[in-house]
Amino acid sequence: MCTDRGGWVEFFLSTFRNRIDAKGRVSVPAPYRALLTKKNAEGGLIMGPDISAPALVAGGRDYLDGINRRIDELPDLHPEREMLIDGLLPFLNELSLDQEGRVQLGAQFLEHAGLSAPGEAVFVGRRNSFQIWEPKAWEARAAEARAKAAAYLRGEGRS
Amino acid sequence: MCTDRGGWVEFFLSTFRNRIDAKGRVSVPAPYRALLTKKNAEGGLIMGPDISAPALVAGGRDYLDGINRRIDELPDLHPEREMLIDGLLPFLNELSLDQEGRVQLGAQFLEHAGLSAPGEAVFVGRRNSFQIWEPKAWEARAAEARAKAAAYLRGEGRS
DNA sequence: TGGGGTATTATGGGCGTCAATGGAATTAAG
DNA sequence: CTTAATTCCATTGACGCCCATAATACCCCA
Repeated sequence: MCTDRGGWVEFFLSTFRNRIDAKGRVSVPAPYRALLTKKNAEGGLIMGPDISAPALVAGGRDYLDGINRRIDELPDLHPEREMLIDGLLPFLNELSLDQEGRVQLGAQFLEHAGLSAPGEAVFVGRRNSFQIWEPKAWEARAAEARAKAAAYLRGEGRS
Repeated sequence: MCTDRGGWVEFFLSTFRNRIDAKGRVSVPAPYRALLTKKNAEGGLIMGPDISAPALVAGGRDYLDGINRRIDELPDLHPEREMLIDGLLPFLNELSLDQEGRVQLGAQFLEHAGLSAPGEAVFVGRRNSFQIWEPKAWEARAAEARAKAAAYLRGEGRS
């Protein structure tokens, strides 16, 4: 594999399984860290629960901008705008890595993703963001996604 | 490598649960304080009851501008404009923190948000403002907001 | 091509700092 | 003079920082 750091470090790819220690800390896979520092320089990193899956999402400024764009489609003080804000922003945290490259997962995050400390977590690369899953939950999700993606690419419609 | 602590916090995010002492004082979460001093330099800080929720709102000049934008949609002397002004502006106070970074919540504010002293309060980050909620009330609001936000983002529920 | 050496990563635990909180002291007000 | 409000100080407890170790991957050289 290409040892040249900075080659494929353009997207979050592959999956990694790491250990969560008793304090709720997990090492972010080294390949992701390089990309994270790059994204951090572009305006910070955030992390939050995935709104439609039992997983956590981490991304850079581009991820946050996507959320802000949806909010700004609606006028100030509009009920739906307030709903979007309340449903998303309060659950986002600034993502900060300790000196060893670990994230600290709070109780709320652990619960949302069905994770436990101590325990294990799977990092899933998703291009310009990555997710953190409970291993078994990811296994199920991965199997489903692979099957459906294959069917879609064969030209079959979705259900 | 670590994400420069206290640095990029450009928005109010996350939630924090703090204690209200017998005198009605609450510590503003440290991450918010940094942002508040920055916003204070840009034109002052305000705080008041939320008009559409049992909570308190605090924000900087940009938050006030959002309200002003909404008011300015209506022509001068228009009855609804007057109504908006009277319903929002008279209840706003200047937000001031004591030396330890605490706000003093008066009886009116406590009552409006259903808070008690001593007791507990939840700080809710909402981008360029934050709210203060009674814990149980926020829990309910959060659950509703998350469900509706998820539905909205799936493309449902455009009203 | 295999083996040993080296560097980087992953993991665990202990220590220190700062934030959060409670109470006392000082000032202002009635 | 009494009462209330604001400022100041002290304690606590959590979180982030730093170390030390273990495991892995990588590289160089025989």
